[in-house]
Amino acid sequence: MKKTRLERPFYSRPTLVVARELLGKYLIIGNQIGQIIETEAYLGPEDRASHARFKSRKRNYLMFGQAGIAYVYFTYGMYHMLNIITEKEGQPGAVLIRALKPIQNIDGDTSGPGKLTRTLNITKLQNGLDVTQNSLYLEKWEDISNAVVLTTPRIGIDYAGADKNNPWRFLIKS
DNA sequence: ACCCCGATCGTA
DNA sequence: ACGATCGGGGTT
Repeated sequence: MKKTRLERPFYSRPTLVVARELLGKYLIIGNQIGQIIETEAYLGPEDRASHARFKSRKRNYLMFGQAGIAYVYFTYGMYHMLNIITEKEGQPGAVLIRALKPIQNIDGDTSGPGKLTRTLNITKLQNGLDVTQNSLYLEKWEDISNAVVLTTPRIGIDYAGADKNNPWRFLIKS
């Protein structure tokens, strides 16, 4: 299949659509490649689990900006989380990359959101990076059929009230 | 200055 | 299911 970098129009769509369609895509960092096998959608201010429920501040301001930008934040005192911003500019949203299947030059565990950033050395240095213009980017690959996609509630957001039940986690069945 | 929380992870 | 862990955001 032809390799094609995902461009801004791909990301400038509703967050749930982007989260679903990122399944199966290749995440590329230099010579390292991993296939995205798990994502979560974080929506706008109405989503009580999303960082967009807060006013735009130092940590979360990227969520309110242009799509196709990497949003990397630090949590639990030890983990970085990799997200890609979605939606039209001014409308907040992001997709959390939660797990990768190693494809090339990946030496380490990429089976969780904290583990994959650790393995790939993704830190706040990549926060704000435009993935349509950089050596960290995503590539079109095989399409994943609905038959092998599983949706569940999101992980680690028990504080989010009714929003904790929304089935906004997407996985490829293995 | 201080307090408290967390988009996790490893172990059980 | 639960505890470890600790940076940093929000507030004082």
